[in-house]
Amino acid sequence: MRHWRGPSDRQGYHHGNLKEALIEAAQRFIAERGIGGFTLADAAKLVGVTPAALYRHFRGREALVAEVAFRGYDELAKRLGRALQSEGTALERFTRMGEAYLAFAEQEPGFYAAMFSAKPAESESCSPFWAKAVESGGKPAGNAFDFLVKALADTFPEGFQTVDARFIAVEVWALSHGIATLDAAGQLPKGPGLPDKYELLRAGVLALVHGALKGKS
Amino acid sequence: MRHWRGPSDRQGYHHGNLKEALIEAAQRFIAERGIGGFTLADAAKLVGVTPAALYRHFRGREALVAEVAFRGYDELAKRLGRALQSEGTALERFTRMGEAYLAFAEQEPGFYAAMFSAKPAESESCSPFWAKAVESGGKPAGNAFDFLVKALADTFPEGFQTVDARFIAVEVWALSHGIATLDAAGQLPKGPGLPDKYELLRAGVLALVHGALKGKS
DNA sequence: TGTACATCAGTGAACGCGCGTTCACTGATGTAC
DNA sequence: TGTACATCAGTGAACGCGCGTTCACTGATGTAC
Repeated sequence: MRHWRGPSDRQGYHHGNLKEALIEAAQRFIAERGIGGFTLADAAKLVGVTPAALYRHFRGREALVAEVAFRGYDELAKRLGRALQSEGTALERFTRMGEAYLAFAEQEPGFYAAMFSAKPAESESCSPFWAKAVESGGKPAGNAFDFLVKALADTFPEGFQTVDARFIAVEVWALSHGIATLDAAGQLPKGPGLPDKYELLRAGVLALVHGALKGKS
Repeated sequence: MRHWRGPSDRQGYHHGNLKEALIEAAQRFIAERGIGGFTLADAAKLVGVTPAALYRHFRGREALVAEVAFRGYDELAKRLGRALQSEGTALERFTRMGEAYLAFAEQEPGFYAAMFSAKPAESESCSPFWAKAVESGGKPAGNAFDFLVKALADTFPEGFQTVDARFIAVEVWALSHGIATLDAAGQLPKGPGLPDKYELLRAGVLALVHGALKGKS
């Protein structure tokens, strides 16, 4: 199988790497126009292929979006895992995880939107963010939530006395998600005297953790 | 002008209260299907009117959604203001504001989605949540963010020594928003040992505030 | 009270569009001999 | 190395659909006299 080397590389009848190219195109359009604004026709056109070609690789539109979301969960978990295993003190690594989360949401809005955009009211969908670890090519990949819990345990080895570490992990995640989405929507107040989102998350997380270390009040 | 008393009340050529009815219908469909899934045709059908009738009252689809969002900001500010002026200690009222926020997001998902769904990449849109106070029928209505800042000042009169109260207000808002949206997307982990969203917010907010009262670390 | 009339909130038909999806097909690719 | 063939990733035309929006119109309403 030949390798796909760029849009101008298309020579013959076969694309060579259509599936990946479509995922990339979908990710890009979701980033630009949101989940609702993304269309199969645009993705196919960008990649230089007939819309029908898509059905060789995906069951339909929904499946393509789901695949983007899946890749997103994978990528986010990878980034958080990398931050967790980076150099420095435990606190530094923990802080780095927060930065990595916000950076991911900012740099990969297509992924983020696919992962977290509210689904039309179905039954309770469980989230790959915290669901049981997903197998990825044979080796068990940790989910993002587990990385977060682990980071909390590493960073504050004295432990949480009266509080489940998962409790704090949810708080930290919710704060991160709130900051990321408000920022993406352009709704975070900005101005002199107001911190940027990274400072916002750092200070907030410290407060949440220290509040918990003293026990629930 | 006759009054609209229900869907079966439609007698003649004129509806009587079409604008309000359309807003209500839009709000309902946005709640059920999300911003992207909402259509003018459905809203008109629900109300018992031709889609074209809509254009007597709105410039188009976008204007209707914007009106829903506007009503949402108004309603949210009202609820927060009510909680702020309720009975009990300052701390109790502050806690009640948090509950009111989560309850609003849960009970009025149509409003909430219209208010906070990420707009397609335009320029920086300013948020009615914290923008300068909106006039409402002549009397200046406080915006939701100002209520939040005021509540913080009321609840912790000893004041924030080294930290701008707006800083903490943003933190509290982001946490509230994160919890509300994760819950709406069905992504909040639930289970034995894990708190419900109200407890989550209450504990988180206390930690954020107390962390700030001691000064930035 | 009755009538003429201006207003304007509705109708209904039509539009152009672009969507997701299907289908029979075609032609490039890689393999068996 | 050359040839026949099976595979299957693409094509391109077509589909039914429902969308947002427009337009000339109609008929109910409220008012002036």
